[in-house]
Amino acid sequence: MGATKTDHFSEEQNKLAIMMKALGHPARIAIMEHLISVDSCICGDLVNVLPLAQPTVSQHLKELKNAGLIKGNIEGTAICYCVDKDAIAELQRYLANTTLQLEHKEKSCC
Amino acid sequence: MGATKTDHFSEEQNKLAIMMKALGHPARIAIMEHLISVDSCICGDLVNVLPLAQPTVSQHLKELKNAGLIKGNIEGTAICYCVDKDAIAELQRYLANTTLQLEHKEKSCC
DNA sequence: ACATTATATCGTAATATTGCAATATAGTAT
DNA sequence: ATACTATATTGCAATATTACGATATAATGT
Repeated sequence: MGATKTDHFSEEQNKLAIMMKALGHPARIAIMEHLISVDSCICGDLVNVLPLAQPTVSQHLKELKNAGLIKGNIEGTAICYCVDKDAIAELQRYLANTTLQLEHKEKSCC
Repeated sequence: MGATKTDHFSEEQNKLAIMMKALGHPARIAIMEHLISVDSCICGDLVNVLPLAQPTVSQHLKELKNAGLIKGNIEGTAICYCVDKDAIAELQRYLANTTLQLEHKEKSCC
């Protein structure tokens, strides 16, 4: 026990959960926000921006990348990380659809 | 170590991360989807719907409630859980805004 | 009062995450 | 070749999460 029973859920549910989980940490929210706010996406300054040590930032970046939320390219000496628009769009669509479904609901007891 | 450094991030970043984290598990995605799809929100059937034992489901519900994503009312013998529309709307707005920001971005190297 | 039903809590084992120091890797510059 | 800079990986300690059996709680029905 302790391991998530991913095989019991749909592929879509697992994929969504993976993306949500990746965003489920304030440092990773901050990373995403910084990647978006900076117009370019050369991101060597992330370590200076965040209150975390370099290996920790690197690890968070890896997790965001594994979840498909960011992409990384080698760009000469530095590495270029940037947000994967499609992944964010997918999350956004899901939540927009959820919101719609909720608006159409009548009976609500809480 | 091991504990998230919440005090180093903004309140909004922490709040978002808490909600995202709550959705970062396929069982909790499934719970939300079920709560939304069922027109009423008396939810004694959740245990039958999910491939998890009753205490586990109860624990997931508690986490969703702690994150502010669902509300629970005692409804006679059963307990009525339902989605907190405002919380979902908040998440949705955040992602919609993020998507907008991404659309306006020109330079993208990945 | 007693059984039944529905949900919550406790305790605990297995596993995962978080954070960082130390070290490795890879590219650039001298 | 050597030093420098930027990022990744390793190893490890502290903490958190996941899952569930056992048990508790609380309301209903008989």
